[in-house]
Amino acid sequence: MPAIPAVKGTRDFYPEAMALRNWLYEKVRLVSRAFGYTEYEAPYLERLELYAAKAGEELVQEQAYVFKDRGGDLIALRPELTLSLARMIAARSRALPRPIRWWSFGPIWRYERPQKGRSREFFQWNIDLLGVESPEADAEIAAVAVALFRAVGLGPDKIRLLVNNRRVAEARYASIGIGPGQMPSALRLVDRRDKLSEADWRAYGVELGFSEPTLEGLVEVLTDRDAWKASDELRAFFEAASDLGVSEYLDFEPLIVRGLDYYTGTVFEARDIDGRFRAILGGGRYDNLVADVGGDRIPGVGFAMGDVTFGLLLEQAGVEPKRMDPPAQVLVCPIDEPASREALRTASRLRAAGVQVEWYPLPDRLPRQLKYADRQGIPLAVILGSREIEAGSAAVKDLRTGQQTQVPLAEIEGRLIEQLERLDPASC
RNA sequence: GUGCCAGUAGCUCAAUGGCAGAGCAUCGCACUGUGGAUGCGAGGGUUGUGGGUUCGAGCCCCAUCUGGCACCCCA
Repeated sequence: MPAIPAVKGTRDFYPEAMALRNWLYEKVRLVSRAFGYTEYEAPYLERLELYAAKAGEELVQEQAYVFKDRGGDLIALRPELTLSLARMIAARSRALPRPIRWWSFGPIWRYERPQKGRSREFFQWNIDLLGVESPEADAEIAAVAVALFRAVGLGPDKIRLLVNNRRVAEARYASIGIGPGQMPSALRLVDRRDKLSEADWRAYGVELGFSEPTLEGLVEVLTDRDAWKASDELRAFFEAASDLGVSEYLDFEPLIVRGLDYYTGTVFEARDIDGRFRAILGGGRYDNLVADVGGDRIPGVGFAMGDVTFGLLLEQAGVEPKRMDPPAQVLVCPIDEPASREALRTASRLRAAGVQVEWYPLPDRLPRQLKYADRQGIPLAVILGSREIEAGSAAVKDLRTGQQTQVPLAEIEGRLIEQLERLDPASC
């Protein structure tokens, strides 16, 4: 039978990859909880119309996996999480105590052409603070992102958080003669600034209907790295970030405007210092989103971080994930037929005592069994053969020191637990 | 959805249009009651898939799939 290929753009999580995913999940969980955020989960399936209003044309029209269910409703595999969050918050907007600090880590689907750092099924950490409308709240979210960078060992020499503010940016665009109707075009043009050559960028600007003098003015605005100082909101943001101890990771960056339509104020994204990868995370303030999906007006700020690009960055930075599912603590090794039933009984008794026990599934040559334990990283072997059965004992071997002792079967649980406690806890 | 590049063993890669190979990994043996090392050996392939050209195709041509890169967009 020919092999059936995996679905394009999906990843198989073999145990090594699963270890990395669980490790990342654990870091995300610890960081989220350190700031008082609680975990939630939204459905993987949503009605398509949830995204229609605010997520952006492309995301809905081109990138969502959409199907019609048997009742005739158009259903999407969620292409982002923030609108699900907004829907859930809106449904209980009168009941939830505020501020609302929630986080989630789960799968997202986008029908895109896969390439490095981009797959069709990926995991995303989303963390959001709702019910507070202040630069300090934005700064807390930025600090959460920095806390993760620190937790995984990425210093400010490896990754930066680039910050801008849409409201401030639009006010400056207005000051050089860009009208309200031209704002979406202006944001698109700014977004392209470092992706196009100077000539192409200007041509694109003209195509969008901007005059040469306006483009000149825009270039000036975009190169003014001190523009944040003129904004009370951005000054308050950077001051709060300083109080939160994360300034060393932050840069004001006038080019950051973000693609999603729903951002209303602060916007930011994290980039690796070399610019080798796409954005590591992206987010911002969305003060109208909950109202837009039918709830009270509840302001919010948050970001999403995908596991694919972040994993590439970790790999490139040489960060080694620690296994979250360590091997069994003990391998029970039956070496001849008379010992095989005692091996099952011993394994069972040890498990009842709370020890993680793997059993070699057939009487076999001892070297093979020890080699297997060694490769799995199992620290202790309980060896059972006819000689041990006759003596009513087992041979317990510490694979790290090579030391071996005879232990009466009647006392084996206590003696093994003692021995496991003596092992270096950091290595288990 | 557009353009470009690439696909040979589980992995990394060889092979003028002329017998499909190596290293690593896996498994076995040396070693049937003591692991990591060493040595020897074995298994593993419709050369991504389907057509075409040719006496003969891993190699040339077309299509398709998958991956990578640039667009697009974005995590």
